[in-house]
Amino acid sequence: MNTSVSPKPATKPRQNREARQQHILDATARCVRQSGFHGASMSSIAQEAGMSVGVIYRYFANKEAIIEAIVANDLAEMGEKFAEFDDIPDENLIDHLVDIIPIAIEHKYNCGKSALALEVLAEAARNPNVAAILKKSEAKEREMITPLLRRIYGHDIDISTLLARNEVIGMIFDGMLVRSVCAPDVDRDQMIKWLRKVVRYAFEMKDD
Amino acid sequence: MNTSVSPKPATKPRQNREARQQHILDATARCVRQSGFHGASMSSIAQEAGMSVGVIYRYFANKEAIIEAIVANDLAEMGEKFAEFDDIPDENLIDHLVDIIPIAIEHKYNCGKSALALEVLAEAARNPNVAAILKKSEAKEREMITPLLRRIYGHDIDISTLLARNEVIGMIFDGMLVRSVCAPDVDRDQMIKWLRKVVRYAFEMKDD
Amino acid sequence: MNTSVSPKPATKPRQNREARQQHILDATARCVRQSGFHGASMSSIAQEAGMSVGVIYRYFANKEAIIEAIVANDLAEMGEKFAEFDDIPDENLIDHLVDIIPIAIEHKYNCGKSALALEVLAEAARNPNVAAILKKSEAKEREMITPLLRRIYGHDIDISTLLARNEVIGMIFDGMLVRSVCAPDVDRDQMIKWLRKVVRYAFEMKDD
Amino acid sequence: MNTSVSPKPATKPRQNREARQQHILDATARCVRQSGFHGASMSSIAQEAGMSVGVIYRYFANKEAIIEAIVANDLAEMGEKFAEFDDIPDENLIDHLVDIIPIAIEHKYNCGKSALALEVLAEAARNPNVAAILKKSEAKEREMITPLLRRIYGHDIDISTLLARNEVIGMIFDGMLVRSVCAPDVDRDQMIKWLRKVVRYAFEMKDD
DNA sequence: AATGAATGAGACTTCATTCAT
DNA sequence: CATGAATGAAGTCTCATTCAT
Repeated sequence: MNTSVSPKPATKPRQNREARQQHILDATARCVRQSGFHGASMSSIAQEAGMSVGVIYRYFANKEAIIEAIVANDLAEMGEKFAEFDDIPDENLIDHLVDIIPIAIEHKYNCGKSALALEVLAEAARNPNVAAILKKSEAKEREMITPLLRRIYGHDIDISTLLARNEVIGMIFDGMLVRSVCAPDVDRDQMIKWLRKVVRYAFEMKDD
Repeated sequence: MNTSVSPKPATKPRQNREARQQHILDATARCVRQSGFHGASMSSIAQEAGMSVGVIYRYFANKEAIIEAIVANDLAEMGEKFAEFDDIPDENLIDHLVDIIPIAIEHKYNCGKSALALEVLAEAARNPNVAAILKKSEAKEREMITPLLRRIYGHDIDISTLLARNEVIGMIFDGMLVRSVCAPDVDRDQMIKWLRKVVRYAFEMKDD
Repeated sequence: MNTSVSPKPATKPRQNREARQQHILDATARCVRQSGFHGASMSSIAQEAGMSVGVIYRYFANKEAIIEAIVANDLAEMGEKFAEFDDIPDENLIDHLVDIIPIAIEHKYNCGKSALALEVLAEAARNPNVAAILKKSEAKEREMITPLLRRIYGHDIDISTLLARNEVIGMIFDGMLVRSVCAPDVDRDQMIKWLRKVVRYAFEMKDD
Repeated sequence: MNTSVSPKPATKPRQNREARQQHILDATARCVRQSGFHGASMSSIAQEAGMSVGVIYRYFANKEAIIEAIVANDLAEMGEKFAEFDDIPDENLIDHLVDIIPIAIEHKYNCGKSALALEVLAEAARNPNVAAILKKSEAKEREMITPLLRRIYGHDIDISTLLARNEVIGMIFDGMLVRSVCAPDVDRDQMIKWLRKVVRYAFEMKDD
C-alpha cells in the first residue's frame, strides 16, 4: 500500500468552478422539472444541491442567470448530435435521420426532459432574455443543419424552401414534446413505425 | 309597488355569475399570456377585469381554481371544431382536414395563443390537478376524433393503430406551438405548401 | 350620553393617505435616529409604526422612497421659519435673527434631531438621490433668504458677497449640529451669550 | 548561532502588525468615504487593501472594531496640529489661528474628508462605542486647546467661559463640514475673507 | 499564517388571501 | 355584496464571520 495518497481528503475534493456550476445547474434542473421556474426557490435548489443558499451566488449572479444557463445548456446538447452525420455517405443520410426517431422518442417521452423544455419554451414566450437565448440557439442549429440539408436536396434548392421544409420536419420532432405531456402512454412502437414513414416522406417529397 | 324585494329577477344572478366568471377567466388569460401563471398576480387580474380583488374570491376559491378553469376553458375551445366535419362527405374529408392547416398556422403563430398553451402544458407537466384536466380533455378529444378517423380508415383498422397514426398527426399540429415560439418569422406560405403534402401523406399512407 | 356618535369606531379611524404616510415617516425617523438609515430595517419600522411590513409598501414604493421623504420632510420644516420675518421692521431684523439663537440651540441640542440631520448629511455625501434633494432644498432656502438679506444689506451688495456672508452665518448654525453630538453637555447659557455677539457681528460687519 | 529561529527579527512582526493595521484602516477609510460604513463590505475592504478577508480578522476582531479604529484614527490626526502653535509668540497667536482658515476650508471642502467625518458623527450619534471614542477625543482636544486659549485670554478667565467661547469657534469650523456637503460650490475666496473677520472677532470679543 | 469558499441570519420586497367597512 | 387595506409567509439576495485547506 502507498501511504502518500492524495493530500486532499476524499470528503471534499476541491471541485473546479465548472463542476460546481454544473452541479448547481443539475440540481436546479431537477427542481424546475418538479416545480417550474418560479416554483423552484433558491432554497429548494440549495437543498437539492446540498449547499447553502449563499454559495450558489458565488457561481451565478442571480436566479435568472441560472435559468439562462440551464436553457443554454439544454440547447447546447442538441448541437452535439449533428457531428455524427459527417461520416454518413449522402445516400444513407435520410436512412440515418429516420433511424434516430426511436432515440428521439425515448428522449422526449422521458417526462422530466420535456417538462423542462416546455418550461423553457413558456418562459421564452414572455421573458425576452430567455427568448434571445432560444433565438441564438435556433440560429446555430440552422447553421448546422443547412449543410446537412444541402447534402439531401443539393445546392439548387433555394434557402427559403430549405428552411420551410426544415420547419415541417421540426414540427414533427418538436411536437413530440407536446404529445409526451398530453399522451404519455401511447404505444410507442406503433407510433415509431408510422413516424418513420412520415419523416421519410417529409425528407423525400418533391415539389409537386 | 313592492319596495322591499330585490328588483332583479332570480335568473339574472345566475346568468351574472357565469358571465362574471368568464369575464374573470378572460382577464386572467390576458394576464397569463403576458406574464405567465406566476407573473399574473391577483391584483393585476382584478385590474384587468375592472373589479376589486375581493370579488374574484366570490367566483373562484383561489388562484389555483382560476388557473384550472383557464386550462379547462382553453382545452374546451378545441372541441367545437369537430362539429363542422359532420357535413363533409367521406371522400372529401382528408381534403378538408388538409385545408384547415392555414387556419391552424394562423391560429398558433399569433404568439399570444401559443404562450398560453405552452404555459398550460408546462403547468400540466408538474401540477397533477392541471395534468388531470389535460388528460380528461385529451380523452374527450379522442372520443370525438375516433369516429372521424373511422370514416377515413374504415372499421377494420384496430384502435391502437388508429391512435398511433393520430398521434403522428397530432405531433405535426402540436409542433406548431413550439415552432411558433422558436421560429416565429418563418415564411408561412412556403411552410403551408409543404405541410399540406406531409399531412395528406400522414392521412393516406398505407401499412408498408 | 349620545348614542349617535361617529359611525366609525375610535379604534381604527379611517385615516387618510397623507396621515398614514406621515405616521410611517415619523416611525421611520424614530428608527433612523436610533439605528441610522441602514440599521432601520423595514420590520423595525413596521413594528415602530404598529403596522405589518406589507402595508408600508402601499404608501411608499420602497425604503429609499421613505428615506427621501424623510429628508424632504426634514428640510421642508425649515422653510416655515422664514415667514415670520415678513412682519419685522428692517431696523429690528438683525435683533430678531439674533434672538432665534436660543431656539436654534434648543432645537439642535435635542440629540434626536441632530442625529437624523447628520444621518441625512452623511447619506447625501454619497447617495446622489439624497444629495439632489438636499441641493434642491438648499436652493429653495437661498431663494427665501436672499430677500431677507437684501433688507439688511440693501440692493447694492452683489449676490456673490451676499451668498458668501450667508455661508459664514450658515456655518455657525450648522456647526451646532456637529457640536451637539461632540459636546452635548456644554453650558448653553454661556454659549448663547457669546453666540449672540458673534452672529450679530457676522450680520453687521462691513467690508474692511 | 541559532539556526532554527525565525529568520526575521522579532521587531519586524510587531512593526508589520501595526503597519498592516494601518494599511487596513486606510483601505477601509477609502471604502467608507465612497459607500458609508454600512456600504463598505468586508470583501470590498479586503480587495481595496489587497488582502484576503480572512487576514483582516487577524488584525481586527470584527468590522465594528475597524470602524472604531477609523474613528479614533480620524480624530487623532487633529491632535498634531496643535504642536505648531508652541513656537508662535502670544501676540501673533490669533493671527496664526485666523491664518489657518484657508487650510481648514481646503481640507473640509475636499469632499471625501467630510463624508467620512459626517459618517463618524452620524455613527457617534447612535453607537455608544463610537460616541465614547468621540467623547474621549473631544476631552483630549480640550486638554490641548485650553493652554492655547489661556495664552489668548489670560488666566483670569474662568474655565466655563473659556469652553463656551471655544464652542462658538468650534461651531464655525465644524460648520464647514456641513456646508461642504450642502453648498460645495460656494465662492471660497469670498467666504474666506468674511470668515477671517468673524473668527478674529470671535477670538477678540470682550465681555459686553 | 493566509486564503477564500461556505455558511446562514437577516434585509428588502411581493402577493395570495382575508375581513372590517 | 363589494371594496381594497391589511396581513405575513415566503422569495431573492447580501454579507459578516468562520474554518478547512
